[in-house]
Amino acid sequence: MSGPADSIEIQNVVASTGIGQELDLEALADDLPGADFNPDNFPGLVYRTQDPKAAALIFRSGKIVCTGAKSIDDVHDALGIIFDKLRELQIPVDDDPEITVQNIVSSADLGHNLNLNALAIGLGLEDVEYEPEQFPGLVYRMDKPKVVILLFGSGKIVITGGKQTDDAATAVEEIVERIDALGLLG
Amino acid sequence: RLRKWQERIRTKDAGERNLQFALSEIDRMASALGVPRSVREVASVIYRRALNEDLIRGRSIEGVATSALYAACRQEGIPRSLDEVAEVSRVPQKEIGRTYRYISQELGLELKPVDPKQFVPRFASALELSEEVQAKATEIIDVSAEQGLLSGKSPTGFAAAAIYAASLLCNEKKTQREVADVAQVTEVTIRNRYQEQIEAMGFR
DNA sequence: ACTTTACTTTCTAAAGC
DNA sequence: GCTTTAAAAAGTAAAGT
Repeated sequence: MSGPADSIEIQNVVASTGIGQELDLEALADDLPGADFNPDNFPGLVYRTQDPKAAALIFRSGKIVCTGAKSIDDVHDALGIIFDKLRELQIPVDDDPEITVQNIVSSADLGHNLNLNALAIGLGLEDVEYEPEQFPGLVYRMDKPKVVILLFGSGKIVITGGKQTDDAATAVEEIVERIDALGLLG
Repeated sequence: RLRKWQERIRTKDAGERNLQFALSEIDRMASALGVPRSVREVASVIYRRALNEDLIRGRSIEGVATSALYAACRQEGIPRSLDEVAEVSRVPQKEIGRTYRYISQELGLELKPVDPKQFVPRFASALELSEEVQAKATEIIDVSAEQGLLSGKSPTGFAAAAIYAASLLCNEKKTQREVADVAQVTEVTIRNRYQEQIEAMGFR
């Protein structure tokens, strides 16, 4: 039984954490090979890990944003690598910094083409943004779970804004139900 | 007392001047776009509503005025593309689109997606094409939209391709470049939409 | 005409203007 | 509001071969 729920793939996880220690980013930029730091453009230092592939924004306050990871485990692994690197540089890092998942971006396939014009009216113009002159996807804001879904003519969708692992699955279940109720699911 | 009173007059005057500026800008842009007076009036109403609902805070007067005009054109069924509106505005296209989405949402305009057919009369007459070509282009749009080809596609590109196809079918051929110029899309887009539409019509 | 690169949209945290 | 980072979707566009 392969349905839309089985096609869900996490594409990006954004998380935040902090080492509980102020940082000298100028010095860190010199000591961390591959670090990008342009304080004129952005206050954060950018550091990328290769395995798992992720990008971290490190701030003077010691707070860190990790993005680009493909799973929550990868977020922990990537941040673990960064914590170790900082410790190697004699920077005190909290023992087990709390890591908060802020956003999960997933993709899925409904398995049928969608008539976005009909869907815009059916789902309710007040909850929908569909401006094909600007972007080919229909933007649907869902309250429960609180996520934003981008729907495309191909039936492929993107779910973003979720913080729980199962938000995407719940959202897919819900959107399929609503589209089906409108008789717009192939 | 007197100071507070003068301040009130000053803000009232400033607000009045801003409103007059916005309305004159709507008028200027509407003229440049060649839209009828009724559309300018609808745009003015939308702008005043945005003003009353305090939607202008944090946004430029010109941006809201331009978006109000863009929305009014759509509401009156004679849409202009964001490209066309941006050409007569001093506000960048990206900001017009963003502001339009915001005021549209806040005022509950609930405008339906732009119908490509609404561009046909204007584009076709700019190309001096006959009523027959216009009717054919309209038919092509209806048939291909019915088959689900419209989802996600730009309305101007969709209309341009249908007009190009219709001009060929009616022996009043216009080049892809000529159609692309009036619709402000690229030849590549016309080519891509044209192929799909011809197939949907059962030609080929 | 073909490919490659890049920009449009959504989300989210971070510090500061 | 902006700045930066990542990722997917599909359309559009421009540059280079």
